[in-house]
Amino acid sequence: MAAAEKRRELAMDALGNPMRRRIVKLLRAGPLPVGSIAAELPVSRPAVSKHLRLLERAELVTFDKHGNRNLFRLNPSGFDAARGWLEEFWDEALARFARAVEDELEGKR
Amino acid sequence: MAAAEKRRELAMDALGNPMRRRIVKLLRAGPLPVGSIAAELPVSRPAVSKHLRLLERAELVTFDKHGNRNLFRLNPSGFDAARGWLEEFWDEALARFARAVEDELEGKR
DNA sequence: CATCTAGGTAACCTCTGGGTTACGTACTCT
DNA sequence: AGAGTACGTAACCCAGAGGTTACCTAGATG
Repeated sequence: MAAAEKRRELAMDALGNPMRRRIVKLLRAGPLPVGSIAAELPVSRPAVSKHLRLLERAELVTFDKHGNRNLFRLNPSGFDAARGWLEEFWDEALARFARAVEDELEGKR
Repeated sequence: MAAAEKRRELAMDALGNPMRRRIVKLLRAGPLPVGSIAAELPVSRPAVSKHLRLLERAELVTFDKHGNRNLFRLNPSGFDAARGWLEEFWDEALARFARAVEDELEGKR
């Protein structure tokens, strides 16, 4: 199904940005409110906010309102998607390579 | 060592672009000259050429001159790097999560 | 209630990444 | 040798990504 493919592309796109990678790295330690994330980074809070929305769409993070704050945490779903892209990609590459080798032998037989 | 980290960042950056992902997907089928790649894509040959240079720096592809043509093929090194990023990332996240759970139990004991 | 804190969003700016065309060069082929 | 092919690179263009400041609302707090 194409939906899975879409999610993988989204995840890869989202992770293809250094600042967003820094954000998710920060979140490894546990859930964080937006402000704390921004405090660790050389960009303003609104910038972080934007990145977080994007990461959310890519299902790489989730958040829940905790009183005043929005607590963001990692969402395994998106990382599975990213890993899925790489693995499917590589499996396919190896399969075709194997087939090529076989065709090669076939030709020489 | 920081060099490995650098390579991973490079690979993730390079794969964070739809057109470059399409290029490497094409290369799964086997080595291809620049022109053939461009023929499959909705962009000009010079554009593809640029992407290929970037992919090469990220060690995602290699090429060798074959007479007139430049034959590009996938380079496992870069893909290992990308996978490395994801895996290290996730392992670390899980480890910290486990530790957090333990601390939690510790506190309740 | 008044104030302070946390954070989303809009409006805006800047710059660079991804694209193009034009051109030069090296190799191939007849 | 001369025409044709494959490619890299330079010069240029421009939309959009990533950043900022300003403002508003919703909870917390005294």
